[in-house]
Amino acid sequence: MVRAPSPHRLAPRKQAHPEEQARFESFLRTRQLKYTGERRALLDAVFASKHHFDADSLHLALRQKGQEISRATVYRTLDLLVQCGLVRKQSLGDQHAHYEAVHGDEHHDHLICMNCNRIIEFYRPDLEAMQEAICEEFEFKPLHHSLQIFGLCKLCQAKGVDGLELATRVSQLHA
Amino acid sequence: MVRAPSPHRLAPRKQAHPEEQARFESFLRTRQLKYTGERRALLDAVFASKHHFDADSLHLALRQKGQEISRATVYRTLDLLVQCGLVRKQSLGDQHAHYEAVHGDEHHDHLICMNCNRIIEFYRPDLEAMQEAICEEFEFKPLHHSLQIFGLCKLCQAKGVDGLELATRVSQLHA
DNA sequence: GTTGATGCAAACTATTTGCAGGCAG
DNA sequence: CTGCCTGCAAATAGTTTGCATCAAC
Repeated sequence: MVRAPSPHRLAPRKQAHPEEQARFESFLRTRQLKYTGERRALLDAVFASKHHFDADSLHLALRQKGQEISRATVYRTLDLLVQCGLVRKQSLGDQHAHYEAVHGDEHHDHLICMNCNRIIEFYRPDLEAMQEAICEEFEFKPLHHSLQIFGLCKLCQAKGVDGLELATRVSQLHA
Repeated sequence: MVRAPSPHRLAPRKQAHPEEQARFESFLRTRQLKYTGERRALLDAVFASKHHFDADSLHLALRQKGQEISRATVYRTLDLLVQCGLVRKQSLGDQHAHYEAVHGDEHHDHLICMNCNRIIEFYRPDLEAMQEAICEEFEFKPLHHSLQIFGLCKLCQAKGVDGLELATRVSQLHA
């Protein structure tokens, strides 16, 4: 099934994600947990995927790479990765959780197209600052936040998708 | 149980929520749906509750008022109210949906205390404006949005609740 | 009278958990 | 070896749905 890898090419960082792996290992060690093959595979798969994913598609992706890992373990490991701060868990209007790998300290919010389901990520320091200001005003100590804007992306507007038609679905959103 | 109402005082809008009721009725009529006793009771209960609630507590509240309405009907009717725009459905970090009555066109965002679960609502036009600006930049047509800031409220900070202790739970958030 | 609504229980989806055997440290 | 880990299947939680009966128009 798999083409034999060219032995001539330099192995481009064979160790999939060394930094994340190190962080996960140390996280596990401090809790006397074990770095098993399944956990390694999960970590790799998570950091291989560029954007949002859900538990099921991750499970499927692993299976397609020949990694047989049970759903239960997928959930359990995702949980560890979340606790460890390597993964973020979010609700994006669906009835199931979405996850995304955290690269560095980067944070972003989402524009979600209600027609094609495309998710556009953005980060605006001034928006973050304004949120900080609001929290100060309420003497509220923020630890985390989540902003999602639902609507129509440029392409879907061009396609002439009817905003009103979607208006009904807007209110149905579970977010 | 109920004190006899003073007959001298002007009946302060006896019809629980006339505007909302009218809107719901017309919504139903245009779809050839029926305005049943259950739907009326649900509508009343929803607009009686000041803030956020979930399907189950609504069901319970009705039951305690002597209204026996099945869970299925609660869900079905909430759905109608949402479609009709009288109720908003949201995910506030829990695994179940939250709902809130929509009063007029008012919109607000949430500060959610991770210790006592208190929900503080706020509305900031400048924040909304900034979001609009971001959407324009991406040529994205916003139809709806949701901002939740998780953290510690003033009181819980004073109580000396440990932010770090919560840091773990932060990442667990399903939002 | 029609047609849609309700309650019940069963079905479903996403996720969690108990347990017996397996593997990392 | 010891204790954590895994897969499995059963358990949960929240929500949805099929169906026979009932009520609104």
